[in-house]
Amino acid sequence: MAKHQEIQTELLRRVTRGEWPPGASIPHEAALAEEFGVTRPTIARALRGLVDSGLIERKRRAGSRVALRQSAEVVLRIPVVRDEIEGRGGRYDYLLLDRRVARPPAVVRAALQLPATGRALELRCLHFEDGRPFQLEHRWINLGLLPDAAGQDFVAASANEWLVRQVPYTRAEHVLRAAAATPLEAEALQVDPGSPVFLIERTTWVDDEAITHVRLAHPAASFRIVTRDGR
Amino acid sequence: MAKHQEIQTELLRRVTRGEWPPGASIPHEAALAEEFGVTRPTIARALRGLVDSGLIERKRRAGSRVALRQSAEVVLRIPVVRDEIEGRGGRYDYLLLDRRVARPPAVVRAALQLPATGRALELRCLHFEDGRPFQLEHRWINLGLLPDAAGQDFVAASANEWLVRQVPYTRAEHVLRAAAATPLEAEALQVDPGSPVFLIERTTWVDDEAITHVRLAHPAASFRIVTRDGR
DNA sequence: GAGTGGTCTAGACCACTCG
DNA sequence: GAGTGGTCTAGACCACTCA
Repeated sequence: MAKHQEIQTELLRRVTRGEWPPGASIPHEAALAEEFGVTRPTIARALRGLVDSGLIERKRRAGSRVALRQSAEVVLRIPVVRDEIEGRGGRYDYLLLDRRVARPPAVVRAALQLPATGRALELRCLHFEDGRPFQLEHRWINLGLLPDAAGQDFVAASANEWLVRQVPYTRAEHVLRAAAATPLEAEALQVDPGSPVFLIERTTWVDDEAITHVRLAHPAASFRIVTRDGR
Repeated sequence: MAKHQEIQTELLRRVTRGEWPPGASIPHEAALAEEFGVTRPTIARALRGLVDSGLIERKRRAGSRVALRQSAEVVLRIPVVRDEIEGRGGRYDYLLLDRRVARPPAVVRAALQLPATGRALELRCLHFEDGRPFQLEHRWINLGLLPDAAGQDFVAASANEWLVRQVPYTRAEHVLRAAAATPLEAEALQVDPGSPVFLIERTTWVDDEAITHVRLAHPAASFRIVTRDGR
């Protein structure tokens, strides 16, 4: 094992064993370098991983401390519906419900940064797992950025699969929330109106131009997101 | 900005803009070092972040390639309720509802890795924003690992604030989902029974021992999670 | 065998921030 | 002002793996 890795493991052990409790300051780099018989950059590298994972906080002049961790940043996989379903051995089906060019509602217009009179390509489609509705997708595509989208019928392949081949996005924003199913969602997802759904709203941009905004609704009973583990 | 960071950003741009498409091989370290006018360790550091995030794959002798499977991972912050509320200028209040030692249900017992007869400290408390219920917390604390918890009353300070001073966690798992409010949740949160709630279930460990399992329920109407920027 | 990545050293300069 | 972390260089050796 690499030295920096061995040192990181040992430092982690000292923290988890309570040798360095939360809030305690730990020796500075020079002292650790001497203790472990390595140079300072090697110690810095060992500490970097602990800082990135939020276990240790460092400040110039003030030194390094074991963090009092109230919260942490966690990494989530926002699943691609087809991969998710096929990944657990399910049968995936796709159905285009609706496709037209229209004026998006204000919320979507803002997300896509369209003018008040702007129009966009609106798509609704359903994704099935083993024949049961799994996800209702309601998407708006910015035709100003992707005029070719108007020529696609999106019957055989979903918009997402087409989009990823057209433009790599440079930025994405996700909003996760719960809501009561709208009548339209309830019908499509075959759940009772007002029953809970899990919503993922994603907007993607290339540089500062919005490509698409999509609302993904899942029946609450059959959907959850689990964090990938920190290490 | 640090050189390695600038270089990483530029390399990321080349990948996301399609200059280096998935599967393409990218110049080796020595070539990049010459191009950017830095030494090889600096290039290595810039690439390390891209490798860690799964964007690039590297093999000795074979060189570096843009990964074929682009993982759609996003980073988000699981907020700390008090920070979140006070951060947007709201008034935060806290109320302990219930506190006892009990046998947890099977789901929690599994999360805490307790034997069938195991007991744990059970807490229920409410967090308010401007006097309105914002989050219902239902927590189980592993007394085997934290016997001192039995001596805390958790009236003035929430369990979370006490816990972070006791032991730093080394691993956490979060499950995010939507559900219909249980009668108990509906009453505490002052919403209609069956109305949607957003649930965060978190288990934290130190090494391989579970510290605590907590279920945080939010009224759907007043809660959402937004991703921190793409990278 | 040779080319590539993986790592480490020794030294250096700088930036930040606390006292 | 001084102590700490943050970073970079120049060079080196090694490990792995492909041809």
